[in-house]
Amino acid sequence: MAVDHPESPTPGTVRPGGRTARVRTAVLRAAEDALVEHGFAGLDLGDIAQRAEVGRTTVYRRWGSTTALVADLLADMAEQSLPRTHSGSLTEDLRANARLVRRTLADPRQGALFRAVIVAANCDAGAAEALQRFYRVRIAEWAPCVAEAVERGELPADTDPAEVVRAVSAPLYYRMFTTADPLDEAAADRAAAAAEAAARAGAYRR
Amino acid sequence: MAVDHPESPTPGTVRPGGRTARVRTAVLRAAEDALVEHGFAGLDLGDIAQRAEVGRTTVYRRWGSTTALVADLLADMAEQSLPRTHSGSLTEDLRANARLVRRTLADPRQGALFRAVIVAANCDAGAAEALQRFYRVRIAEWAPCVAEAVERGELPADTDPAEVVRAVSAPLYYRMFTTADPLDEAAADRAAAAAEAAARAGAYRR
DNA sequence: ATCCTAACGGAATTGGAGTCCCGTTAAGGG
DNA sequence: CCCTTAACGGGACTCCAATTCCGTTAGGAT
Repeated sequence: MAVDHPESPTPGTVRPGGRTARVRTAVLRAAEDALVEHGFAGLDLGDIAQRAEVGRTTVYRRWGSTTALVADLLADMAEQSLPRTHSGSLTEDLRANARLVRRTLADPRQGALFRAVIVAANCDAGAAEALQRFYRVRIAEWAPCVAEAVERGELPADTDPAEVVRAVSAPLYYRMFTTADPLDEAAADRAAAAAEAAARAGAYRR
Repeated sequence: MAVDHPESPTPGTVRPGGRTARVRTAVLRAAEDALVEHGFAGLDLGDIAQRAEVGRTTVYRRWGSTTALVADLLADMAEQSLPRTHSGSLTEDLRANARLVRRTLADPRQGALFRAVIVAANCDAGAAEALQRFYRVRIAEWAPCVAEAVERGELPADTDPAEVVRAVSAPLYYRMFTTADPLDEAAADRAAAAAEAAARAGAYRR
């Protein structure tokens, strides 16, 4: 008897053995599916628990809220970053990045997931921080393409590589949020060309 | 007695007199306040009814859901479109537009409102359509700046004016959603300069 | 191999958002 | 000015997600 178990600091951190890890991945997968199907607003922790074949209580205990669960999912997603291209041409690399982003957002599953995750980030500070971390990782992966172009003398010396990479994604996200137009490859190529032209003109100098 | 009142088609459309109009504006104001304070996720129709000093039933009857209420709010916001500038210079007009967008998103109240409204659009088809309409109005207001620049020969003849205006806003929205950095005036000016450079280079030709 | 306890799971409880009922108020036409 | 009825309002009810309780299972240390 002694003391009545006063809750461990954070469940899953003290004994992260087989079962605990199994539960975490099962729940994250289930959360992903649920987000894709119902979006963030329609998220129900009980439903996720069922999909993961895990007790409702477990989900509530380990994550507590839908936003905390999404934040954890984002941390997980950040670890699976896609490798950048190394074409040696700024034009090609930016276009490859734009097309990758376009494909991701246009894909029914991934697109829905990204929308849901961005919505979650706007509902909770923890999820927002996780989302920022995610994009920092993504941008850092591709920034070297631009940095190398700067070294080759293709772009002004004080060009901010991260800003150029963000400039490629920005119009695609903006389009997804504010219009109903499909995100086609032409839009991706336009985004890449625009970012490159602006960079060459020195619009992204620090 | 005769028939038992079988619900009017849409409340507020048959007798849009003083009281009905008063209720609508009071509820829309209250919804705006609630969105700014709690965001879309924390929206409660009961709370809005109290703020508006209106019966809960009225809000549920006339709007039914939080997303429908936000859609109506967006329709209301679209009517108060801000007039564009007429400086005669593409550079100046784009910068003025960028600064206006920046000021709107950086303002604690307006910024929170825009985030909330975009979140709502990602949770409901009706709200999404209302949001698209809103941006169509906004873009159409500023597109003539670019169209005039095309006529003056400053930009390629087949430049898509709306696309250029969207290119100004896109980086500002992207930054708001994916980073924690403050939206300063330098970011606005950079967005305007980048859009202009890309447009001059012909990146936005149809 | 055994024990201790972190972590899990089923079931009952609760709390509040959304709905319904029915009486009241005030547009708007005559 | 009066009448009809669209629209509003308070309060009771329903239903389901969030929480709590307590017994069970299994990681991992000795």
